[in-house]
Amino acid sequence: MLDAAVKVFSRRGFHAASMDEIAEDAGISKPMVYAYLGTKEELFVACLHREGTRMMQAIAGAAAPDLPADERLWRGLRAFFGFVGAHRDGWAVLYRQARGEQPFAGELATMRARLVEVVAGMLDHALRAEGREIAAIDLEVVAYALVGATESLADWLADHPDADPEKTATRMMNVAWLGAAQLLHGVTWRPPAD
Amino acid sequence: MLDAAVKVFSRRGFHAASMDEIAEDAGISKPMVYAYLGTKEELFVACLHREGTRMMQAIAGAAAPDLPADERLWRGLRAFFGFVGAHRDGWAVLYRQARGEQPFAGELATMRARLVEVVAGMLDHALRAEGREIAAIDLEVVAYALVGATESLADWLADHPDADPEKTATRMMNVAWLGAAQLLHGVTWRPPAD
DNA sequence: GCGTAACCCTACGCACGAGTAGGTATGCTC
DNA sequence: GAGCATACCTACTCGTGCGTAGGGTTACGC
Repeated sequence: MLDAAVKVFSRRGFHAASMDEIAEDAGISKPMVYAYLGTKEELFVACLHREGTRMMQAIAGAAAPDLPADERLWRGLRAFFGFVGAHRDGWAVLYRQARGEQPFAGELATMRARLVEVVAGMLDHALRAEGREIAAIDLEVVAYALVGATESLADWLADHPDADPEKTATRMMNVAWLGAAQLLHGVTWRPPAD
Repeated sequence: MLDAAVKVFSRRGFHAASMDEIAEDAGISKPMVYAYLGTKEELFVACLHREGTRMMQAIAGAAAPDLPADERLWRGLRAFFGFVGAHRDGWAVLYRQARGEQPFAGELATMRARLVEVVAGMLDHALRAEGREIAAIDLEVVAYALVGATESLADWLADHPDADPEKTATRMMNVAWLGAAQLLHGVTWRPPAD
């Protein structure tokens, strides 16, 4: 039943999706949807939660914390793109729909913040291993950029059904890790004085 | 008047925004909004177009095509983050709202594709200058990732009113250019064989 | 056979908001 | 000052869709 909701929400968006359509798609009648899952808002939150936790679990399950940073990043990315490839509708709900709708944006932002924190922690760990340190805010921003780049590629993947998730993950590593590794080695870019 | 519309759309989203509220915020009555700008949908498209072209102009004006790639990237990024910092509402409409709403997503995707193409062109140009070449699709994906990372940081900026756009642009360069420069020099990352 | 309980449906009330009809004030022409 | 045009408003219609009331059907106990 949640599957039907996710499907409809992903295609129509929260407001444009009608409970009638969701009910019809699920093969039951509207009062049943209300009986089992409450109001439209609660239904959407339920979708959000399910897809969100599924995704986080997929990533956490793949990126064991005792691996070296590049290995963790690679596995996490692979799991993430794999998830998006297999749950395109769920991803669309999370990324495209929930973002703009006021009541849910916070919910999503929290989840995203957790992800950013994990990435930032990974970078920090790797940095300390190299005997370096960066201001926490810089780390957070870099992590933010990496997460954003990844989400963007995921979106690209969602729109290209025949693309290979694994290959996309490799491409992402090429952009992300090469840059991050430079940073870890103390190489930085400075603006030209103009 | 468009300012009022952008403001309301950015806070509420397309569906939740009421024409009454937009009219009130603009200091006029609803029939006037209809007289000047047509239906709600047309109004939204008008907002989208204005903010979109403003943004593209800001970027295009800063990143002259005869500069070296890193300089172009830097100036483009600076202009972009400057724009977002100055038009947070407009950015929210473009990035958070228009994306999920079916009738407008295409419009936006086109604009985004232009941006990706510009970035990809830039990378390609720099690559040829180094005597190298990469498959077009790889270039596009890398460009996509860079644009995504930038958008993500822009979003971060929009949520942190006291953050400095220029500094954010510098941070973005650190992530993007260091990685891209590696790629340009032929360094690539390969997945471990497991 | 009749009560009853679990289950699910059709069909509705009601609120909200897009778009409009018709009226009012202000200024301009002759 | 009468006629007219422009600019704007208040107050309405009407469609849409959320949430629910009340009724039908099946299965089981007695």
